[in-house]
Amino acid sequence: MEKRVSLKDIAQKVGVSTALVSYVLNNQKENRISKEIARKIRDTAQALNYRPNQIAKSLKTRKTLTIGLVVADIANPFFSTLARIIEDEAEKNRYTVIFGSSDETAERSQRLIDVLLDRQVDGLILAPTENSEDQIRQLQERNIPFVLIDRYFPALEANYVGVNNHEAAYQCGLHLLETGRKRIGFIGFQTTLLHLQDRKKGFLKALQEGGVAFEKKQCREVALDATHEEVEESIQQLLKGPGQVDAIFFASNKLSTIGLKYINRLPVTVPTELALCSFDQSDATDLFYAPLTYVRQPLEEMGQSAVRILLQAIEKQGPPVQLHLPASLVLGLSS
Amino acid sequence: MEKRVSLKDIAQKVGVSTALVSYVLNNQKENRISKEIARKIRDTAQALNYRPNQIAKSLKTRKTLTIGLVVADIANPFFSTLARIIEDEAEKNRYTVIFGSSDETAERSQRLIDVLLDRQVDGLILAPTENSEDQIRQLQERNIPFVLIDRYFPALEANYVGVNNHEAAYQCGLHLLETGRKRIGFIGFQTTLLHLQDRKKGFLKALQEGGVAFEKKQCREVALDATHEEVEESIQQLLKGPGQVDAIFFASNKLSTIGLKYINRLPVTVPTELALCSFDQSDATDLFYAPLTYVRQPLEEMGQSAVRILLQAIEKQGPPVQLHLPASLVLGLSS
DNA sequence: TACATTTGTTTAATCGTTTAAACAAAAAGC
DNA sequence: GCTTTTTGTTTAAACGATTAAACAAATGTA
Repeated sequence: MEKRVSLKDIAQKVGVSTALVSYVLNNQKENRISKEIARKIRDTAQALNYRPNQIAKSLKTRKTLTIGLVVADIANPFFSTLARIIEDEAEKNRYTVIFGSSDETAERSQRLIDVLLDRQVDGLILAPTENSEDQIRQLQERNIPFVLIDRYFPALEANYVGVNNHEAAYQCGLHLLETGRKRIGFIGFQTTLLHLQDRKKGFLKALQEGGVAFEKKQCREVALDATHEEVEESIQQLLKGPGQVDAIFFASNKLSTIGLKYINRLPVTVPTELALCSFDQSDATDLFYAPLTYVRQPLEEMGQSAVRILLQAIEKQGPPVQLHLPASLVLGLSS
Repeated sequence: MEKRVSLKDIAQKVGVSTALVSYVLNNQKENRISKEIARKIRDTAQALNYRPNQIAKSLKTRKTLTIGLVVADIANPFFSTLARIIEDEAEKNRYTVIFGSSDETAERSQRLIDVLLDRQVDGLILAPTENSEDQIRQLQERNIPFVLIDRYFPALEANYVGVNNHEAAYQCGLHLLETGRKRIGFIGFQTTLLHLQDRKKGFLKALQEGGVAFEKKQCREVALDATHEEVEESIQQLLKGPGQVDAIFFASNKLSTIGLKYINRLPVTVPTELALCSFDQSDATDLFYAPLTYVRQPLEEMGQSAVRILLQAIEKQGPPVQLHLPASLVLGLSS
């Protein structure tokens, strides 16, 4: 790499101190500095193509204008879409984003947080993993500005942006009942993550209120890192007679994406024989021959709010902001 | 934010100089330092939960252990999948990734490159935009380590990792001919980006060699930032009789994703009435009722190679490495 | 003329590390 | 017992910026 031009270089060339150069280029003490010299400094800065070393600047100012983003997996469209929105909103505020994927494990999450803090990010946006509550609490104790996104811990009074998972899933359940489904299957995750448990609870509440029978075997839960095969196996179980289901609710985009690919290959017709409904939109839900009824999360608003709340928190301490945004049910042809 | 523990704090607590602490914690001069003191230093570092300030470290060592990643759009699954692979490979080498989306414009690309360099990234992985050749050339002149990915400029002797677009598209064309298609349509981009032009050329070469007639109107090209409507309009044109096509090749995942959603709504049957083939896999190609025949890019190898080549380049200058990986045709039910 | 104020600029410390060089004390060599 | 070497540690400069404080010269005031 070539040697970069520093303040010192400009100072030498113009024949002044580095302090003066710094003042001029940062537009400080404007009323004190002679126009003549200021112009000269600006000109040579331009001529030498000077760009301040942000590392040095950060060391001194203790601000990096950088935010760390920890998602479960940047390859998951839910998170990459969110990442793009966060990137754009950050850029509007002259911030840069460093990201990492936790892979849903607390160890990777902790490692990422450490790396990001070592790099002195000004704040964090986190989709926390299972068993990471202590990590988050530590951030709190250390007064590090952060915002949780998508997932939350009720015991923690922390900034949070997400949707009302319970309510949205409840609406899904209601909808399936209203359209006459009698035996409804659920495919979700076996997890301690509350936002996912909420989806299950909300959905089951609707069924319960609707007075339909709901056996345990109608509720399948796979691991967060489940393979295609495991999800397919679950669907298979649900569709196996006697007592096969006439509707399936997928609790996430990952599940519906895998599920739809599988159902596509089965000799079952949607929605006549089987109704479908998914939490989250995706190319898969759109493209299925009977485009899916799904819960739409307001990603744009989630990402933008997360950034804004974080920047607020960076600027000054304040009470935590918790945003439970409404998620809407979008009706498709699958139910 | 809380005050972080510095070398100085440890030094004071133990009663030694910061230099000694630095040596110990970096495992330098091991044969010189007394075991006793070393242990004490390590213990207090642990006790105080010391974490080095990477910003300060970087300023001194002139290395940030950071690589900048510029893609067209992190929300595009092609790039987000690549990003995840790059992230993992970087992490294996203790590097962190900072990313940005260029949105296919040279201005944003330049701005991103500037921001990343201001932050002193050790190197860059870039999916360059149209008209960014000068930017790239500048990087070269400044001896900044970088690797182009996905796209390239033949006039530039730069590190590059991508696939043989011409050959892969050619194979696609051959395949459609072999399966008996006579009037074949192409949907691509109106662009100066060579990797996309290559796809067109390769594809047309196959048709030409096959001796099938190919009228200009069978070749539709949309803008890189084309809307759904524009893509749909192109398809509509291709399918309009007389002289309607019996096969369509999509030159990218974005085009096939939009295209499939549209074709899904049309009263046309794939593959009997219409064969389809796409460059790149996606959830859409998998999920289409007749899973698509597509060109599979070896993303894993691309991402990993890009990182490895970059790290090589960071370590020491060397001749450029240009990797044109083979992309394979995966046969589906759509052709 | 003497003193106070304003103007324009420099000095020097600092952020948290790294690292070459200096140094004092102990050990070895002769 | 004197010199040389080794051992263990410290000093101090540096990375590239920021910024309070100092300062000299010019200008204003009485």
